[in-house]
Amino acid sequence: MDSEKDFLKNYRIEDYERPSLTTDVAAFMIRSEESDNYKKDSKSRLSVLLIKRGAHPYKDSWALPGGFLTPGETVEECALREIKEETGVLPASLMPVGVFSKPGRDPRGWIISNAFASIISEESVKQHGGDDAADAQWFDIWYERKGRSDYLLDLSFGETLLHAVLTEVSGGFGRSSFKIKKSGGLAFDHAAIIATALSALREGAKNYDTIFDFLPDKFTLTALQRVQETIMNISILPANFRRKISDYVVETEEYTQGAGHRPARLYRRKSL
Amino acid sequence: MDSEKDFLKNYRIEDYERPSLTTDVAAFMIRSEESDNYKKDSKSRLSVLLIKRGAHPYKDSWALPGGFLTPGETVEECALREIKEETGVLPASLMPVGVFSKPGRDPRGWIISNAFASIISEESVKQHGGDDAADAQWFDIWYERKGRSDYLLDLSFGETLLHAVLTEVSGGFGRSSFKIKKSGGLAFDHAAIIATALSALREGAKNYDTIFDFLPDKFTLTALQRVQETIMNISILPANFRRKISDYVVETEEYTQGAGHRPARLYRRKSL
DNA sequence: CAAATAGTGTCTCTAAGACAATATCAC
DNA sequence: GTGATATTGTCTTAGAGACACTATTTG
Repeated sequence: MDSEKDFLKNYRIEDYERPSLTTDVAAFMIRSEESDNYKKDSKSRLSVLLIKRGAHPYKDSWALPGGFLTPGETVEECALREIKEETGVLPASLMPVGVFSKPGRDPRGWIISNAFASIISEESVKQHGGDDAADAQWFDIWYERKGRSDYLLDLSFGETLLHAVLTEVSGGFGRSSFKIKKSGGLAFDHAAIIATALSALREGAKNYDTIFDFLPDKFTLTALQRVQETIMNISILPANFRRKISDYVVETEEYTQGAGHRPARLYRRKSL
Repeated sequence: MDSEKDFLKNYRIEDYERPSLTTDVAAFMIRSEESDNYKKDSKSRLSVLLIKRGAHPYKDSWALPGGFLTPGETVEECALREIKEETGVLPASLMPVGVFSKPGRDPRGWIISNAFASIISEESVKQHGGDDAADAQWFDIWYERKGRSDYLLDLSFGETLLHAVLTEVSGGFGRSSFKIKKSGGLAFDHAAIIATALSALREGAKNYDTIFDFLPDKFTLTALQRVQETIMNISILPANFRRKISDYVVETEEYTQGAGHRPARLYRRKSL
């Protein structure tokens, strides 16, 4: 008849084999390109943060920021820490994307990764100075359905082009996972992680859950619409977007200035 | 100048501290209660599988089935294995629910759990004989929103009643996580896992992703409607449900028999 | 004024919900 | 026939998409 106290005293956790645990984070940002015409608004591109690996394995390939879980922290804290280290910015939101545990996914051994998606506003990244380290870069995303269940994922940064092809495998449940058919220049199974994170991002954008974090506190409805359009890769009529989004925002009394056209009212996200 | 091969040869994974990794699975089933009237259909209740813990810690509390990840398997395989061991049935679907890694969640030490939700049909469970072990039981679920962000979770099996209160904490993203305010009779943080799994289940039921797995291959539309109503805890008009579901099912030429009323056509899930 | 974005009004079409009516079985 | 579920038809209403129009700024 042993008490719980006695049990725990004699319990040796080392008796079980344990894997190493990492987190990988797909940090998304929407980047606005410069315009040639002073009157025209800039175009937007969805981008994801990648790190050029300086060490084996996958040396010189690009990988998602991530690292080993340290004792005393949650996986969420670990994920936020990694993003902070690379960008100087603490992301507004963090979403679990899935577990990646297929044996052999990491040549170093039994390493399991919990993946997250996070969103960072371009403004906050700029404030912290464009991280001059050449090994951390924002890659523009081109993500496209190709055929019945295949997806194309193209990531580009300057001359660097990463290309992956993935097949969607229905998990039986709503959520789907991806199998890598081809992955050029991307380390580990990170192409699948990015594809899964993108699916989650789009899913969240459907009900406007994930779009606000791309923008600063106060924003114009047009900017918000651009975010939605960029993520979903669609085009929306302004009148319709404004009608639908009106339940989720509150007006401020501030306006944009000096844009070469009519000023736009600034809005805030409506709390709850 | 070392090659990747050399690097891996010298790499010692043991240099890093590692947690133990478990999976916990919330297996859902819809149970039909016996009716008094031969003409009336039976009522349905959503239920979840719990195991009475025979060992410390949380001895004599009820817990989700789960266990330690073993080398060479994925967390999904581990989750399926656990359910199979307890029910004899391989679940039709498995959905990742989240990672639970808060320090102190398991008194045995640094133990991190990847949680899953799965769905089992009542028919398949019955075929494998009502698992006579008294330590594994299906608990009826009563899940209700209470106030702004609190939820009540009541689990009952015969005389045994487990009661938990949880607070929803928005993860900033679409998905939400739960903080346990009170948890009576449930081991570890399993009340939060069940609540998260229930949210995922309901989310998946919205677009009919998760409802088919509760039923056998061929089913009546009324049975399918009962599943939807039971999960969402709502009531739907048959005419409207049939109109919406028609895109997701295909008719067979078979009908139910001897039910005391008009026979119902059997349907199958439409592939893709 | 020209060019560009900001913002509003309204028409149409579709989908969801409510409700009514009919069909068919076991007893 | 009675009581139950099965199944179809249609009216009404809310919401999404399309489109036309007005407003306001900078150069």
